[in-house]
Amino acid sequence: MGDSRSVERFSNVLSGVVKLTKTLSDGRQQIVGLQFAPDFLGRPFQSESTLTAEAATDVELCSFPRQALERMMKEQPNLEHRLLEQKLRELDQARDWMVALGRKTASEKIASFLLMIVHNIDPAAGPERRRAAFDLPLSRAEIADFLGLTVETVSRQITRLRGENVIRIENNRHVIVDDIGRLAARAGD
Amino acid sequence: MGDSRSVERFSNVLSGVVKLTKTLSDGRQQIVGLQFAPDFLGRPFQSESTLTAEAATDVELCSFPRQALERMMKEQPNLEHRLLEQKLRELDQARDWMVALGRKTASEKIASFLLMIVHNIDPAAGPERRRAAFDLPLSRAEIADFLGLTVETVSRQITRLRGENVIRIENNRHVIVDDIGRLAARAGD
DNA sequence: CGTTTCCTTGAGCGGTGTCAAGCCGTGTGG
DNA sequence: CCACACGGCTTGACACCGCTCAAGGAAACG
Repeated sequence: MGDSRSVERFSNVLSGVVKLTKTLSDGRQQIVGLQFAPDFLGRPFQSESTLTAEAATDVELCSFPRQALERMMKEQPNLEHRLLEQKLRELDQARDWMVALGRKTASEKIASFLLMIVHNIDPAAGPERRRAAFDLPLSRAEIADFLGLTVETVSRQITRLRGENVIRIENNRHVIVDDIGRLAARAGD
Repeated sequence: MGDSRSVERFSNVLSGVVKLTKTLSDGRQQIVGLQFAPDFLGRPFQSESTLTAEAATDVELCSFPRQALERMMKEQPNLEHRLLEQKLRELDQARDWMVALGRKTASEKIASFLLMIVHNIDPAAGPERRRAAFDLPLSRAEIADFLGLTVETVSRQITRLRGENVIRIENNRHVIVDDIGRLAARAGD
């Protein structure tokens, strides 16, 4: 799991998952975004404020300096347009998570998180699968930071979902969902 | 306070405050954004998913249909660029709130909210004022929906801030902050 | 085999939600 | 003018969800 790096550069995520985190002065942390392939990574026109980008899994990046991007955008309006569309998607996602963070219970948060992974981990797959299996890209502690919970609560809720046969788990990281509908029913939307 | 309306149109907020809300099927609500003058309002390239825009105060809008905007953007790359910059700002704000929603305590949320209003209600004012006075653009219930709390908790925390002489309140809506620094010290950042 | 890291599980506590009552300002109708 | 209802806000009593603290298991690695 790589370390963080300045976001004075821009990158395309070719494979893997990158997490964007914010930290309060006393150490409390919140993950404010996850970027999957083939997302764009970086914040043009401004230093990245207090945002830290960190690899969550092994990651392949295609990276280049900020100035190169801003020059390319001036020459290719199409590029700026695609960037806008991606940022609009990120904004939609951020707002969906705000609902989860502010209004969902712990178990709804976990279910929503698992669903979100299902939908992102393999974007090619059709939207109406019944089953899914995948490796969690985040540790329990990272899931907690993503959902605004503690590690213990994350662990207990996952155990609960497993006890109710909504998911199965192998090796702490591999998740099997036999009926995505049953999982979705617990996401609270 | 006006009603909601479809966001098939686009608008500039000329004055007042517009709230963007999301609602779960069982009625739980979350405000996912506040737009102050002179913000842009609307979501190009896609129907607005499950987002509702609603006036929080009296509002003046300059509104026009979606197609007009998308046509104008093709002709004026500069317009698309300004739109991108605004959406990047909105994304930064959304991520700041995610930290508040996920990791801050009730009283820190209230302090952060009041600070945010101070900074937005009068964008012209310099960043280093000591005092501020303003009308809250939201009711207690709306503040609760914004911060992921209940009305009762909002009320209690505001009472607490008042008891500690961090703020004064007149007529339930008018807030006076004598020392913004003391308020900021309670925001938890 | 010890150490470390991650995860799970238990016990108890506390912050925030829930439920209920009452206050205050405003509007409405007699 | 008063009586009353109504909505927004506050306050209190209590319950519960999720946090804290603590212990121990499981897998990876030296």
